[in-house]
Amino acid sequence: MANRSAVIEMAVGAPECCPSVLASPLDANEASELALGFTALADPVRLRVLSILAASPEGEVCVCDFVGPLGKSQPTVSHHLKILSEAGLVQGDRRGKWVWYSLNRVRLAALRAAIDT
Amino acid sequence: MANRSAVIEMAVGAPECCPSVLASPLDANEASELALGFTALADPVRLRVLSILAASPEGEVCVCDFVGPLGKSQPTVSHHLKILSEAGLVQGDRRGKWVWYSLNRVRLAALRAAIDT
DNA sequence: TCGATACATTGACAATTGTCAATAGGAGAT
DNA sequence: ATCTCCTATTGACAATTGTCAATGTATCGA
Repeated sequence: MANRSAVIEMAVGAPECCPSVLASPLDANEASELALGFTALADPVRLRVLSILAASPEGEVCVCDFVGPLGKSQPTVSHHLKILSEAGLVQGDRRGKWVWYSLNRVRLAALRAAIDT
Repeated sequence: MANRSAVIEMAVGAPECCPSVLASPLDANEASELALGFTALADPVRLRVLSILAASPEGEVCVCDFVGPLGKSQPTVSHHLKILSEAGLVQGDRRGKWVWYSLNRVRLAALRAAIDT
């Protein structure tokens, strides 16, 4: 478990990395951990959050700028950002009144690697 | 939308395939479609099903051989296989009394491509 | 200090989900 | 036909989830 979190930060190119669905049969713990990541991706609003972040030239977007495009209330947006944040897929940075969120591409790559052949 | 499908064609190999989270902001429909795929991955039992299939030398496993390793009831296993099947990630083939399930690696690759950088 | 702005949290609700027991459907074997 | 085995469906239940209104918290400006 400790070695795994270290690995997740090393990301993509590292061998012996994170649990992979296709390498060998997963045990229940590995599967549960992986499922947490995919659960974060399993919602249209959150996928749109990620896509907006990815398409942002500056690489970061403040919460208020999600609300309009997503067509959801501010609390709902905040809720989804929290879920993504807890899944390690985004991180928020407070600057004054605003909180700027950015994408964690390493974490995303780790999930991608988990379903790689 | 047209440019996006071009990108996906490169990634997956099929034309007019699937939306990508990271190419440009997803609209609500594209996001919902993608979320269906990730929802299928967002469960530990289903991830283990996929991993068992991937690790199987023959490339296929009959339902009865999932029940023991997964530690779930037969109806529960059947339920998860149905969800995976409807998501296009596996397919079942009936032969006599048994139904053999196999992995759809193309579909899995499409989901992987959707979160590719 | 006061008010305004940006974001997070709480509470409530309907909707969905994972699970199993019971049952149904399908296919060989006797 | 009947029995047995394998798989799918149904029904019921607790648990989780997505959503918003209301409220709380934090920061900046006047």
